[in-house]
Parts: sequence; structure tokens; C-alpha cells
Amino acid sequence: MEPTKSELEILQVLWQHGPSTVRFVNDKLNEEKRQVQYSSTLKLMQIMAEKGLVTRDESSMKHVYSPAEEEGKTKNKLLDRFVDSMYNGSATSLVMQLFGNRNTSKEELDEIKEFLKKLDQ
Amino acid sequence: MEPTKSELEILQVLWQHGPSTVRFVNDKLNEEKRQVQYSSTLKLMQIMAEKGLVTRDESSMKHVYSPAEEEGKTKNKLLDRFVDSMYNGSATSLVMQLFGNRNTSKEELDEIKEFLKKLDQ
DNA sequence: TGCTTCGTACGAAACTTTTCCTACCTTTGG
DNA sequence: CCAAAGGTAGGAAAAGTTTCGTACGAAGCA
Repeated sequence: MEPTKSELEILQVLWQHGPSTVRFVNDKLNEEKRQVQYSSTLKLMQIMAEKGLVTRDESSMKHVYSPAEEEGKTKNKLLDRFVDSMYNGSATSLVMQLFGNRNTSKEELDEIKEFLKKLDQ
Repeated sequence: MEPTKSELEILQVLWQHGPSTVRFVNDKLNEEKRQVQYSSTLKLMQIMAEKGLVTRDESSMKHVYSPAEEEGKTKNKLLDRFVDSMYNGSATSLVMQLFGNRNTSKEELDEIKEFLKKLDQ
């Protein structure tokens, strides 16, 4: 299933910091993103558990939530969908848009070139 | 302002085919995307006009709608937002994800390499 | 002229997503 | 033991998005 915008924010916290309590996630959101009530975050994470986007360990009173899917796998799906809907499935178009209209450092470009070179082998 | 999913579909039609009537857009959506009632498309396009996502020429009875913003400009914004929220702003990470997990033809890779090479100059 | 077709406008309903209030239980510390 | 702090659950409301029924005017045509 497809995470919504807010759900994705929560997943990011979980991916970045590993299995976490609602309190922890809520604190991070407030620090890094936007002000949000504890009970809102709780509710959202409960819904995510129902949807299967996260799993939770209820053995302790403080439930601990984990992402149900690997970060890379989820992001890949979302990226695919993005490329499909915006660039008709053409990764090339996306890359051109990405670098055509943005200042990219030489180091970054070199890194990418290096990466692409390795793909050939 | 940020186009929603459905609004983006409509914008795509307008970008691809130029200024169009509701009838035309609705037909395209039904052909290419999904079944949707004429009045739904109309409503959506009216809302988009209010939001300023499209402009419309009302001089004829059949109103003609045009995208308010250039395709590249809008897509760039959306792409930026995507990179920011998913890859912490790192275009490099996105590219690696994009090609790391996907079969890309040699031609496509070459095209991209060529493109990147030109960026240096 | 009348009837049918095609257009816009608008309101309401249906759905989805997000937010938060409130009740109630458990843990902690004096 | 009791109060305060911190946890979960659940419902309801708010907000955002999408869909469509219906009214009504303009255009086209027999």
C-alpha cells in the first residue's frame, strides 16, 4: 500500500533511527518538520500499523514501531511511480530535468559519472 | 500552489496537446487514464482555474484552458520537492537509487553520460 | 419552431487524510 | 497510598480531494 505524505515523514524517522516509540517519532517530527500533537502522531502510527506499513512490538507498554518494508524497496516503488506519472517512465528525462536546471558541484557530477561507469561492468 | 494527483493528470494533457477544451481533456483522460464523468473533469478544471493552475479563455462558449506555468518549471518544482523529501535533497542519491535497481539499456546510459559530459563545459 | 445536443455553473455527497479531544490505564516518585 | 506524568485507544471533527447529479442557457438541426 501507498504511504501518504504524513505517513512518509514517519517512515523516514523510522528508517533513519530504527525502531522507535511514538514519543520519539513525535519529538523528531516537531524538531525537524512541523508542530504536531502527540495524539496525532499516535493515531497516524496506529493507522499505519493497520495498513501494514509498520509493525509494532506491544510486549512493553511503550509500543515500538518498525518499518514493515526496507527503505530502498519502498523508495524504489515511489520513485517508479513518480517517473511514470511525470516523465512517462523515462529515467533519462528525469535525470536531464534534474541536472539541467540546478547547480551541481563538480564533485557530485564526478561521483555520478563514476557510478554510471561501474554499471556497465 | 501544488497540483494534486488528478490535477497533474489534467496538466499533462494540456502540456502535451496545448490549450484545450474540457471535452477534449475529458476524452483524453478516458482514453489514456481512467473512466471519469465529464462533469467531474469540468469541476476539477474550474477549481484549477480558481487556484491559478490554469488560465481560461472564455471568449467563446467553449472555454479553452491553458496551463498557467511552463511544463518544465512546474515539474522542476515537484522534482525538487521529491528530492528534498525523499533523498534529503541529494540528487546523487536519487540517481543511484534510480539506476541501481533497474535495468537500463546501454543506449540510455550512454545518452545520460553524454549529457553529463556536456554539463561540464 | 421545437427538440436534441452540448456547454457551464453549482451544490452536495463520498472519500481520504489529518488533527485532536477525551477516557482510561500504568508507572513513577514523594 | 496518592498524585502526577506518560502511555494507548477510539471517536469525532476538520480539512482536502474527487465525483457526480442537476439546473439551465446556447447552438444545431429537422
